[in-house]
Amino acid sequence: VSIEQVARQAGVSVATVSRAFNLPDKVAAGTLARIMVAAEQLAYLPNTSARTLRTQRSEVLGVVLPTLLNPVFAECLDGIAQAATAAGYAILPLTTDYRLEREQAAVDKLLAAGVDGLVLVVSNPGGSTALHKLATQQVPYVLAYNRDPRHPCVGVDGERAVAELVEYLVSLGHGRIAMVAGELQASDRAQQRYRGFQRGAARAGLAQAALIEVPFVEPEAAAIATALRSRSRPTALVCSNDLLAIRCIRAAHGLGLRVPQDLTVVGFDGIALGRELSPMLGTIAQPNASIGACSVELLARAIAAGDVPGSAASVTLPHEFRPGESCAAPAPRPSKRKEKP
Amino acid sequence: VSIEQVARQAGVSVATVSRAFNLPDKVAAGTLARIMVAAEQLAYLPNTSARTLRTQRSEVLGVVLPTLLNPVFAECLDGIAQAATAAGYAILPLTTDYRLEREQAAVDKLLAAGVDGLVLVVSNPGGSTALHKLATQQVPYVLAYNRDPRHPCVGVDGERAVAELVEYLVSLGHGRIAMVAGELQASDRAQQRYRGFQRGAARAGLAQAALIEVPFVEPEAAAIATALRSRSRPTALVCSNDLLAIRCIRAAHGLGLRVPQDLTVVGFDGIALGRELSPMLGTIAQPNASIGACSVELLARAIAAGDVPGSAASVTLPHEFRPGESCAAPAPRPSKRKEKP
DNA sequence: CTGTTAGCGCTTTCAA
DNA sequence: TTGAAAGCGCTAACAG
Repeated sequence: VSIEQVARQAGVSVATVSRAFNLPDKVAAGTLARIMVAAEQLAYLPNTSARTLRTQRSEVLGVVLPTLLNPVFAECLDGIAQAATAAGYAILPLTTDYRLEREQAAVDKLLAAGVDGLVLVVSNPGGSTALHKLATQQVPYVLAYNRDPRHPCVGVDGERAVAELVEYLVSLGHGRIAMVAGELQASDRAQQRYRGFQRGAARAGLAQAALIEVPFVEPEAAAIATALRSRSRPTALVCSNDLLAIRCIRAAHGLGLRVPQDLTVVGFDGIALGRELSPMLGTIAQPNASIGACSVELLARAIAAGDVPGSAASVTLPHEFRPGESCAAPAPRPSKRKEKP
Repeated sequence: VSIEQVARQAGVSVATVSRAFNLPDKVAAGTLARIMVAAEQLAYLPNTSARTLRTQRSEVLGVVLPTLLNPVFAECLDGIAQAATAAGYAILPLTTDYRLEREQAAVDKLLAAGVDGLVLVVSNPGGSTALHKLATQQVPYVLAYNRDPRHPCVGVDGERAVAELVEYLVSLGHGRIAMVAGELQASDRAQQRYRGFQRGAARAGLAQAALIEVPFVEPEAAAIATALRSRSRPTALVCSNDLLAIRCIRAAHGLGLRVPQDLTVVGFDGIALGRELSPMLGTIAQPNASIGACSVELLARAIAAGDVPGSAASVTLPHEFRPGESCAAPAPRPSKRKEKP
C-alpha cells in the first residue's frame, strides 16, 4: 500500500500525506487527522527505498564486525543499536568472520545500500583497502576496538592495560608468566596486547615471558596443555581475550591444576558471562557497549555537522582490571632442597 | 556514482549497463568488458534502493530476535546469515529485548524496508498481533524456536526433551529435582520446557518437583541460593536455559556445594561456550545454527515458489542431551540413623 | 545486441 | 494550507 492510496482515501494529494508524516505541523489539524485515520486503516508504511532514493539519505548506519559468536562484539553491537536508535538511525550489521575479503565485500554492500556512515571493527586498519576506499570517498566512518593514528578510533589502551597487568602479576610474586593469544596476524588488538605484554615483562625484569599462540579453530587447546605440563610451567597466563581465558581454565582443570591456587588466568574483554563463572573470570574489562555507543555518537555528530570524523576525533575509553577469582598470588612451591645458606 | 555515469564512460546506454550486471550473457563480450572497466574506474556500486524500488524485491530477509546477548540467538543468527547468503539473500536483523511493542515495531520497520520475508523469534506466537498482521498480509515468515500449530515453526521438541531428562535424572537416583526458569510469561519456550518438567516428574512419580522462578535481570540469583540452602534442597536443577544453568553453578559453588557431586545442574540450549566450562555444562543441546538455517531455507523455498510457508511446513529438529560434567548420580547421603531392617 | 522510455514510491520546490 | 510535477537510480518491456 502506497502513499497514493492513502492520499485518495483521505481525499488529499500525495504531497500532503508526505507532509503529514514528515512535517506534521505544516498540515491543518483536521487534514492531518483524516490522513492518519486513512493510513491506519490501510496499514500504510512509508516505503524506505523510495524515501532513501529520493532524499539520498537512508538514516542507516552500517556496522562491520568480525563475528557475533564472540560476546564482545555482541555486547558492542548492543551498545551500537542503543545509541543508533537514540540518534535516529537504524543499523545494518554485517559480519566478516575475520576474513579480509569479506571486510571489503561488507563495505561495498553497505555503500550500495546507501548507509549514511559506518562503524567497523577490522582486522588491521593499516593494510585495509576497504578503509582506504572509505577515506578516499569521504564516507563517514569510525573504527571500534582498532587503534591507528590515521583513522578515527574508539577503544581502550590495550597495550598499557596489559603492561600494567604484567607488572601487577609480578608484584604478586609471579615469576613465570605466559601470554596466550590467537593468531596474532588476525588482529591488531592481539598485537597490541602482546606488545603490552612484552613491555610489562621488560619493565618488571621478568625473565620468563613466553608467547603461546593458539590456532583459532582448534578445539583442544593442545598448545596450552603442553605449556602447562612443562616442569617450568607458567604460574600465570595472560590471555588475549576472555574466550581464550575460559579455555585455559578448562585446560588447567583437565590437568589437575587449580585456578587460581596453582595457576592464575586473566583474560581481556570483560564479557558479561565472565562474572557468572566460578571462578569468576579475572579480566581487563573494556566497556563494550560504550565503545559501540561512543562510536555511533561520534559518527552521528560528524554526519550532522556535514563532514567526516577525522583521526583527531579518536577516543580512548577507560578500561578496568577486574581480578575476579581466577587471579591470585602464586602458592609458594614446596622446595625440593634446602634454601641456600 | 550512478549507472548513467558508467554508461557515459563506457559509451553505451544505461540499459546496457544494467544488463551487463544482471544478464551478462545478453551483452556482447567487448561491450561487457568496456562496461566493467568503466564501472571499476568509477567504483560504481548499483544502488540498492533504486533496484528494490523498481523490482519490488529486496533480496533481503528480515530477522527478529529477542537479543544477541544470549549466545543462543547469536548462534542462530549465524546460521541464518550463512543460509541466507547461500540462498542469495542479505539479512536485516533487529532485536526486541523481549518487549512485545518492539516486536511489532521491528516487523513494521522490516516491512517498510521491503524485506521479502522474515524469520522471527517471538515471545508468544499466540497473542502476537505482529504475527497476525503478517499472516493477514500474506507476507512470508517462519518462526524459529517458537512452536505453535497455527504458524510455520522450526525448533526442537523442548517439552519431550525436558520430560525425558527428568525421567533420566530420576533413574539416576535423584529424588528432589527443581526447575529453574526465568519469568515463564516471557516466552513460550520456557513454558514448554516447564510443561515437560511437570510431565516428566509426574511420569516418574517424583514427589518433589518445584519451580524456581528467577527474575530476569536480577544479578544475584537470590531465589536459587535460597532454594539451595534449604535442608531439603534439590539434588538436581533443571534449568530453562544455559545462562541460568551457569548462574546456578556459580550459586552452588558460592554455597560450598560441588557440582556434580553435591548438585546436578543441567541447562537447555547447547551454547558453544558450555563445552569450554569446567565442569562442562550438561545441557539439552539444540542445533542453533541449523534452526536458523532451516528457517531460512523454508522461507526461501516458499518465496521462490511464490507463496507463503504454511503451518504444515513446520519442522522439528532433533535435540541432543549432553551430560557434560555437571550431571551425575546423587552421592549417597550419609544417613543419620541406621537403615531399616 | 542495444537504445528508448515508463515508471517503482517518495520528497520537495514552486505556485496557487 | 495544499497541489502539481520533477526526478532520485534502476529495470524491463518494447522497438529497432
